[in-house]
Amino acid sequence: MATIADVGRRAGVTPSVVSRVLNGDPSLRVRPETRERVVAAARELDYTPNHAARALRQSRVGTIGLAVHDISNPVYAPLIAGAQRAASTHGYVLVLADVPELARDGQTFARVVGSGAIDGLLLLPAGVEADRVVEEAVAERLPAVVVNDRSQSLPSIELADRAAMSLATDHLLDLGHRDLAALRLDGAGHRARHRTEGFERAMRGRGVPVGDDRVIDGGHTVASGRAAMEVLLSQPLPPTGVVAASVLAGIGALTATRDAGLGVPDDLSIVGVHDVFFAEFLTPALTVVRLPLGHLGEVAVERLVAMIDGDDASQPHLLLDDPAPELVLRGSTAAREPRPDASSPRRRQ
Amino acid sequence: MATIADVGRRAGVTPSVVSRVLNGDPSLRVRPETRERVVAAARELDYTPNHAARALRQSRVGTIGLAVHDISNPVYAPLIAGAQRAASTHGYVLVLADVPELARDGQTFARVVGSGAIDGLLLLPAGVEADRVVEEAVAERLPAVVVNDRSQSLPSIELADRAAMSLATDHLLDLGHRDLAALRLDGAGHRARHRTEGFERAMRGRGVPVGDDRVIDGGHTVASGRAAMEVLLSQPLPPTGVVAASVLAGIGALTATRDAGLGVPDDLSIVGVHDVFFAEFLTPALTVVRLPLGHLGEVAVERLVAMIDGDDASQPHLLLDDPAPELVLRGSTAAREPRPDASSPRRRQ
DNA sequence: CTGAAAGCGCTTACAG
DNA sequence: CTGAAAGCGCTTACAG
Repeated sequence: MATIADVGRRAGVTPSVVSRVLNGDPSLRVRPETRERVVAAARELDYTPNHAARALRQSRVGTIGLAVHDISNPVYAPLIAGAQRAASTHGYVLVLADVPELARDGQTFARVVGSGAIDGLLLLPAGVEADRVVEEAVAERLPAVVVNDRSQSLPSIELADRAAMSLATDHLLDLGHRDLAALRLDGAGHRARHRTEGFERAMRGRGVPVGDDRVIDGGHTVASGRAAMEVLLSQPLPPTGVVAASVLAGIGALTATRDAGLGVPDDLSIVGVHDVFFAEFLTPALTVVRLPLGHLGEVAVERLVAMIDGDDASQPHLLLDDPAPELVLRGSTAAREPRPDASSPRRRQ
Repeated sequence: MATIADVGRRAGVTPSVVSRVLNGDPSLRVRPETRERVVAAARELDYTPNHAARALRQSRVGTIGLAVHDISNPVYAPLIAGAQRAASTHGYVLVLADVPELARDGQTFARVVGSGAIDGLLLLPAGVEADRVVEEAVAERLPAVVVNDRSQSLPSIELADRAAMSLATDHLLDLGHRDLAALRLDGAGHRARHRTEGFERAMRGRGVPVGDDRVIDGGHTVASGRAAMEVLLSQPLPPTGVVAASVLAGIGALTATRDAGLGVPDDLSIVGVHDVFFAEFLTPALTVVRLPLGHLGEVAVERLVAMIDGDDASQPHLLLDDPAPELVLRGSTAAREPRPDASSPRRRQ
């Protein structure tokens, strides 16, 4: 690989001049033809600045870490894509890290956080202990932003979780359902709590009572959603509608209902929060409330980049409520008592 | 952040000794108590070696690039997870890069490949032009391995694509189907070709003729699979079984068939290659042939690490056929003429 | 056996 | 206005 010295030799100038020309130093006054010679020499030698040397000199590496619990969780794919896009725009590269692994192995963690290998960290918490470990270890040592939840110790950006859950609940209430259950998110995060509050608020808003045994833990996977739905179906009088705080749990609820020999949406309506690309390929396709995950990823990166650049995080917590949660009508929800007219949405499109 | 000089000062030794103690230099003979003082000082100061400095000195950064076309493609999630696991084991960190972006923006590409920002690159081709651009740019400049396909210019590792497709085809033949169609992968890669060959070979093996219009491009998405299936269904005499080289296309075929008012598997059996975690939640759940994608990710990283360490790639092309392709029986395939006995698999579990 | 010194490739404050 | 020189933090061949 060609170095800056090689370029300088070829162009007949010192390395300083090469560096300044190539980096567009405005305080440099140099003859146009010299400038051209430098640029030409760099091109001819296929010169690329050495990443490590530049990082060492500038104390900035150009990478942003993204700490997630499960890379393959399809729900967060749009968020990761959005973060990637914004990072690229700002000249950063995204590095994926595994939260459980970070929390387990202090060695790895120190290398990531303390070594200057990344300029900042985006953390997607899941409401578990490992998140706290990572949050505390990171605080004061590295620019960091908690994404998709609220944090005590770090700046954070959350989505309109209450509004989303309320929208989903209102949808079922609008369809005439009164006997509703909610599948709560697991974990101890704000996100989990806000989603549940959104359900309760919507119910209260219509003066519909919520039974104690009608808000149960549905987890955030298909399997946990199945299990939760089986509990609801074993109740003396099962609900006629279910609001799932996790779209994956909602899918589990759908398959459990079907396996129990009941019809969706004929016997039970189901709506989930967050869209996932295969929700529309289920039978019936799952009605969901969509939240701007891609936008969240972009905003989070922009905020982190501002922090890296030294712009203070004046606003510690941000609620990203624009664009607003959006109801995506598919086949899993229908009016409680089907009417002869076609106004109730039974099938997508 | 504490530097090696800080640690040396505190322990009363020179930076050289600190470096050697901390890196376990076997050629260093030093009194045990000195060694302990150094270790203690490092711990007290919370010393972490600076990543950039070490990288500059050793010409090795500890990162492996993974170039994919679509991070959110759920089919490759296990591969990425496997690569991540192996990278972590070998002290490397995985950086995701976007092939289309790499190919489009020469600037970005130079920075990634020529700057020493990564020690090696894993490339997952999709059989499109962008792959060739990246492959050529990378050759001779960086240790690189092509994963899940064969390459002319780079070492590569492929899965048993022919065997997988043959297994899927044999499954339908075993069920009594004779009138089969194949949904080909798009793109010009070996993978696409080998899958199609696997279909043709299995058919030939049983002496079953393949109609010219029965091998059509099914692409690698749900949408393209739907479109391809609609073409097959519009044929005068549609097939009774479909082998989809892409599991996503298979899912598209399933929804298209259902939407056309036909029953799966009653009117048409469908089997796909590769599993994807929601294939079992479809109605009916999709029968697939599973290939060891996680293992592929691990093996690819191990091979790349060996190349980075200077071990020559003696074996340019590797066919990873262990463990062998495995048929996962679900509900989308059934005997052509349902018999009264229960031996034909109609429903999962 | 141990420490001083060079050097990885870059940027930039400073002297000429 | 331009160039020489220092220094980012580390590792390691080399002299003592």
